[in-house]
Amino acid sequence: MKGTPVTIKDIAKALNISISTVSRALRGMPEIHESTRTAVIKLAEELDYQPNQLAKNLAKSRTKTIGVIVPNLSYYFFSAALNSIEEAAMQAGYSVMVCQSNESYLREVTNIQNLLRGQVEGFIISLARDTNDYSHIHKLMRKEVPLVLFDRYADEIEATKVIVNNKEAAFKATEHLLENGCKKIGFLAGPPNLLISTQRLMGYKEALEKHGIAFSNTNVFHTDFTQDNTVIKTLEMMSTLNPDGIVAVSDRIAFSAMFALKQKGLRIPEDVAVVSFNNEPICTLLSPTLSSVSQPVQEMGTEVVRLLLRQIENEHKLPVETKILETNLIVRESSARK
Amino acid sequence: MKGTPVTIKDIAKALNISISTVSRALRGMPEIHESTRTAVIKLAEELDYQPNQLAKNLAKSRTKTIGVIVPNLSYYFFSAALNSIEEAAMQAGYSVMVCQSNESYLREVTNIQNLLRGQVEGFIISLARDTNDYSHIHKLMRKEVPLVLFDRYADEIEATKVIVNNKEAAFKATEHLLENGCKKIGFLAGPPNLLISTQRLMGYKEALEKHGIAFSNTNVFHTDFTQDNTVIKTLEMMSTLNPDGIVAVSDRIAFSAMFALKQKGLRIPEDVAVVSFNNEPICTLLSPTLSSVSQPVQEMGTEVVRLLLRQIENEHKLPVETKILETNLIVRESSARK
DNA sequence: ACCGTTACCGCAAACGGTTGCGGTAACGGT
DNA sequence: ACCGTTACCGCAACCGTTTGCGGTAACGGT
Repeated sequence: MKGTPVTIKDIAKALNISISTVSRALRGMPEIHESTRTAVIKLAEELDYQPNQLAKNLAKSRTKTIGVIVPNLSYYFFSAALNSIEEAAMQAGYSVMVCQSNESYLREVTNIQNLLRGQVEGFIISLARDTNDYSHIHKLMRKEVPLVLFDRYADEIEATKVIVNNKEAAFKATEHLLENGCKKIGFLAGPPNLLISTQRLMGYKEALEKHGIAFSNTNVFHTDFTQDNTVIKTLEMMSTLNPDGIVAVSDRIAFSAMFALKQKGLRIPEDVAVVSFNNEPICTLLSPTLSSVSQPVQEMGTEVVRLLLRQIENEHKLPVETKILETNLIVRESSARK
Repeated sequence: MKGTPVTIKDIAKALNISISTVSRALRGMPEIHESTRTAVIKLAEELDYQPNQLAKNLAKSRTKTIGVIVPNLSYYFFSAALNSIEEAAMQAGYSVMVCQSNESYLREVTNIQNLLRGQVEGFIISLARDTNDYSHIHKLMRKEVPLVLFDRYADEIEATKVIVNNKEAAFKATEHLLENGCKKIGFLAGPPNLLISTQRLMGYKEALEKHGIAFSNTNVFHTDFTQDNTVIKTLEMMSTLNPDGIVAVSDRIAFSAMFALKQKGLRIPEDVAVVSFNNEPICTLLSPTLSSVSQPVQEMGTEVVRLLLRQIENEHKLPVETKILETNLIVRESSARK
């Protein structure tokens, strides 16, 4: 660090007053005389005094900062949620520290520890793909650290969360394909441990059964979320199942699936209709445009912050709460069979 | 904050030793007896002592944290760069605080201030689209705060930076189209104030001139980087210029342009060939696959951190340095005319 | 026994800012 | 004049951790 930063000591010395007076003047405390306050503020501006947030936080034993951990910031959903979270937190006078786990459990553990040491007052977390062991989350909860999960959670974790009804959303998506004439529908899932994928799979299953179609595990193909693996799994599905409809667990999966279908010379939606989840902006730029379940990501971010701040600002332990937001199937060309 | 966190005071009291001994034992200082050290570490683990990073940083007058500000984390390029930056920083024992400006100048100013107050030791910044006034950056430089710009920079800022040769990259992309038979090539630019767009435009211009084709400003269409605006501008270009080739300033622009072309019933690349920049993973999933200039984003992140840490760890002011990385045109279906 | 050296700590101050409480001067009421 | 109240500060301790320096006991050499 070059050049010594200006501190309240410098201002106090220059004005021949105490540092507590400088501190109080800068915070507009009423017991400080107007002329003193004016002089302090004027000099602070001249010297470009910038408060040391570390010191302030330590002295007040409070940071007013929340930690946010998401699997990957390049996913539209998480990036958009983060924007919403940042906005809501800023409105409430809180700062946000952002970490991504890169779908790694170990990274998630490290991030939590670093954020805790940084004295964040609470956590907003969406679980990484590799997370199977929840002891790091349980430890947070034992310490009664404020926590809200969103989007990706686990049944083993009894924490407050903001989610969408994945089962219902998948039910609707699948039913949409069935109503559009699809007879055989495959499901492109994420990794088997990922609850969000499992729930969408259940909704798919229920829709089949409601329409008198027998569900079989051979209709389900698990991907690891990467492009290459998804292309392979799609080709495998076309080879073994040959469906006329595909429910993909997310847009990113669907992008790869559609690519694979086209490589195979299949027309979308005439030969195979496709519907997926997340409604990324690029869905409207594909050819054909992609039908996708839209999640209220803005509302999710706002709600997540609200619930977390309620925990932080409340001295007593609050009951665990689950907030379920509605989804909306956006029908586009990829599933418009007729 | 529920439950009072364990501090070294608790450990000192329990073992009837001083807090300085606890501190030294935890840091493995040689002057502390082995038995003392063992007892301290054992108790710290039992009590799950977690050091208060704020206090540590304040006491050492050092955070070993760098601030990173990018325009938008959902852009593949910045997200990938961040991954690389985080990795390099971690290897060097530094933490990273991440902010996004959402392409807003004001947000960029606020982010810089907050990070400074948080006592970051240096900055890695890629300028926001709206940034026209560089006084906030000049102020950083006057304070001799370590700074490295990457990707998006400005000629008005005499700071160390890591960039690619945008002119040469665009020259190659344009030449590629010309060599593939394109006679009339349009340029889909970003906002006029964005240097990165201007430089790519210059390379485009020089390639035209090298091949004896007169450059005209009517070949250039500026977008604001949004999907809707880009679709409109593309249609406008097709209407007024009717080119058989398009150089798009980035993949995101190209996605929208390709969509617009398809909507208009044009074939890519038979009627209009397309080439762009950034080589996002999704380029390989489009139909046709998109030709795109690849930037060594991994290397960029590593280099940016190396240059910044050199500034931070060096007491003397270092000369300004510009590191230019090579690009690579990845030819795919969208420009494969023959 | 005496003295020099070393091991092993503890005290106190530092980091930059916040805050409780008490001191003092001024003012107004009696 | 005296006393109660209020305005306006300053002192000192705090936050959690680090670090310079000095104190003391033990040990070994003379």
